[in-house]
Amino acid sequence: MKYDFSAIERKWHARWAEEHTFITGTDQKKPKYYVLDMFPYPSGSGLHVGHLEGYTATDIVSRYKRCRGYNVLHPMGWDAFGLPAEQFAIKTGTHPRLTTEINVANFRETLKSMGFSYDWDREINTTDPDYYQWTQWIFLKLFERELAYMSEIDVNWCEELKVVLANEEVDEKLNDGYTVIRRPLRQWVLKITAYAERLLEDLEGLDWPENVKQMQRNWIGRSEGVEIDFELPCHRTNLRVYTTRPDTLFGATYLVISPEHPMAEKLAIARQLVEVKNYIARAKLKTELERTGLQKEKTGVFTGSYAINPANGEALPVWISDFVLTSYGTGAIMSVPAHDSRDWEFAKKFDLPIREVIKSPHDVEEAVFEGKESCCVNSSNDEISIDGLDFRTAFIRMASWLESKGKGRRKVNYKLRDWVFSRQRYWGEPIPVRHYDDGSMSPEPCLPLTLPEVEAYHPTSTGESPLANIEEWLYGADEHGRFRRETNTMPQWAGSCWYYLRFIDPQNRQSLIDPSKEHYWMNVDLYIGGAEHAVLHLLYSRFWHKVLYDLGVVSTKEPFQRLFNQGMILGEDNEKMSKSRGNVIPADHVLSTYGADAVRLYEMFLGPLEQVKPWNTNGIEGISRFLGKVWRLVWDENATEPKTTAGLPDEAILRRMHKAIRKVTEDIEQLKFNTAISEMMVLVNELHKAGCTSLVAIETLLVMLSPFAPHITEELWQKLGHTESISGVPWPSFNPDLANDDILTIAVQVNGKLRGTFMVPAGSSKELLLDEAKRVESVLKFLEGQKIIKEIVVPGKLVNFAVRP
RNA sequence: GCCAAAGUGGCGGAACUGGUAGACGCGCUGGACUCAAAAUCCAGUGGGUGCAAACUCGUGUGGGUUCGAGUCCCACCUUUGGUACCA
Repeated sequence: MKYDFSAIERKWHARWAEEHTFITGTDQKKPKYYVLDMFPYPSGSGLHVGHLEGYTATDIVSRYKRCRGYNVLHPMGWDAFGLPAEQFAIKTGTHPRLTTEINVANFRETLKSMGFSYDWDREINTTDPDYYQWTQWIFLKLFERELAYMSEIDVNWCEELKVVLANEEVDEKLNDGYTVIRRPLRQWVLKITAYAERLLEDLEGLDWPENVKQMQRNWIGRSEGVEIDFELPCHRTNLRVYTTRPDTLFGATYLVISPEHPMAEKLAIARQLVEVKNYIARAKLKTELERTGLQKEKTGVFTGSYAINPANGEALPVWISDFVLTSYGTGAIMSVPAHDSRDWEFAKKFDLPIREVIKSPHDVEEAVFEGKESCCVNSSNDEISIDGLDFRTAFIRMASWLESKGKGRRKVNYKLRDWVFSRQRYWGEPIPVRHYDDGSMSPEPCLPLTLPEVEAYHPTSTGESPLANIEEWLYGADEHGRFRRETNTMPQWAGSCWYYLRFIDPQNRQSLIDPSKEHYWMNVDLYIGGAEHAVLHLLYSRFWHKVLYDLGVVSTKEPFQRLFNQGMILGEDNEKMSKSRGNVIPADHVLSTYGADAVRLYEMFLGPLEQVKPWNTNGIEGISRFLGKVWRLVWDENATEPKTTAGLPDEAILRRMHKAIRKVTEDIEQLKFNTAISEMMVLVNELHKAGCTSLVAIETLLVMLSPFAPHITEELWQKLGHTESISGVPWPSFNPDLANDDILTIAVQVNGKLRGTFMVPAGSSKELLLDEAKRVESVLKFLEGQKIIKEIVVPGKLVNFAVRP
């Protein structure tokens, strides 16, 4: 019988669908395992082999866990709101819903041909009103708790596209030749900063890659410092700065405020006013990117005013510079050029004094010294001295002194900023809020508030979304009076913030999720996706989850217990796959040529899951050969009956088999699929070499292989006389006595160089090993005429003689 | 610039807590089967010297620790990812 993968795969896809083989178990007495993929945006270009990597990995884990007796939740859905469908609509007039439907159908088909064991009954789509009703519901909860508010904020405004861009999009658009300016716009903002501390703290208990945790910590950017008031004698007010280095206060030689600081113009003395106004105007024109990233040389302007250093009474000049960020701290800093590289650079450029207050190994006029390890110097006044103190002590002493004088207070700051949540687009969840003539707002009483049909998908010239053009949808009246609906929609992040919850209870009409189901299934036990979501998606999701936790909707503090980032698959040219490079390997193509089992195995065999690695279509041949060999373990070329025989294989094969069970089991648990496959290849090679037809050996192999290559194993399993699906068969266990070698090869080294080997039974004594080692012929000549000065014996491994003439 | 990860045959990669470097696969070479091919099977395949046995070098570079280093330490080089003055 020949191995015809396409017939076999078609047959089993139909069978699995018919019999609902992968329907999620609901018996709550069984242990559960929730395996989640980062669900895709269904793009028009379809799936390529890179997309399938993570999905294959989760599918293997799902199938494995089912064999181990777990109820497995393994769902799939679509993050289908988003810009590409909208831009396509602008160009062609095709409704984004239609585009989305077509793309989803295409994606679903590809995923099904891979044989992924998703529970398709739980499929969700973020653009489905039944789904986004609850996205809106969560928004209203945020609104009620004042975690969603409106604010006039500077946004990245793209003139040509008439849209606001996210910071991470700015670069991309600039590269595409668009112009981006900063412009204030009334926006919805989510108060993620209220959760900064919890988002930081709760990272500790998560089983995530350390680098992702670190990135989140950096993004949140907690810092402990002091706010210090510098008196402005001519203005009868104070200038408040934030610093994490109060220990260097005596070294402050000037202050700098940002161009947007409310005092910026007021501080300018008559002689400086023109220059200051010019500087502020120029700063406005720059985008955030120009002000920060690309800027090499520091710029600034002196206001002409002075502020009093509370520590020593010195009058310090106040400067304006755009390297000081408005949105962080107080928008004003004290400059200590001796011990901060930015301040040092600025001081050198504008010839401002530099004063050493931390004992430095070199002249601070020549180079900055930022170390915190040495002690304070030149830092005392009549009331306080911190000379000789280390950073911590000086920090505390200075902070308390300032507090006692009413000149400062300790303060924790975060880099994290509130999340701009509105988009001026059509294809997103409408924000369900009504605005009244008097400026008040109220939530939409009825959810979902669905997207109306529109004539044109272009944003309005004012920057409002296309929804602003639909008068009959826009206006209405209720008991509060006349209202205008909110025309902003939510960003694409919204739907993906909580989708993992809806999979648990996708059809629920009464509530977002049923508490007992939530209790059973949460947390997500394994979440696999690309590293590009390390910060934003995962942080936003965690934020919403914590809000839901506070609302009592979920019972866990964190959504994703174990996170794993798969590495990207590059094109055959070792470059990132992209249309423009023409190196994209479409999934459908390799699927039809080699079949799902081969593609699945090859995706995993390519290398470690977390690693970036190039695709090589030639390599898949080896996998095809392997599958052919597996097939021929059961069938001879023209046979009509399997050639398997009852009974155990001989001992050597049995040992090999138990070794393989152990290795494959351990490797799957650690997501080391490449070495698991390699181990099964070794086993198959051995079975062939030994001409083994033992049913026990072959069936064990099939079960181990079934999570990786479900179709061929189902088929062979059935042909061996089983009526039930292989996907429900218990996972084999190994016997440690058989998995360990009984005869070991011991290496013999002389001065660390391998000079021979010998074989001994496992568990042989050190003495025996030493004796044997000295009798190995190839070793003797290296010992001859030498004095053995040391004998090292590692039981079960090697013997090493250190010798000298 | 800073932070993180990684550098192993022609290629993808393997190597448990320091203990026989190169598993497994691709590719390549030779052979068997065949009229021929495909498929399959067998043997070989890091470099160098050698008919061979064998010896020797070898895990980015240079040092170090150790009986022994791909693995640990120091310095440097390269690549990839992240980040952009957060006071």
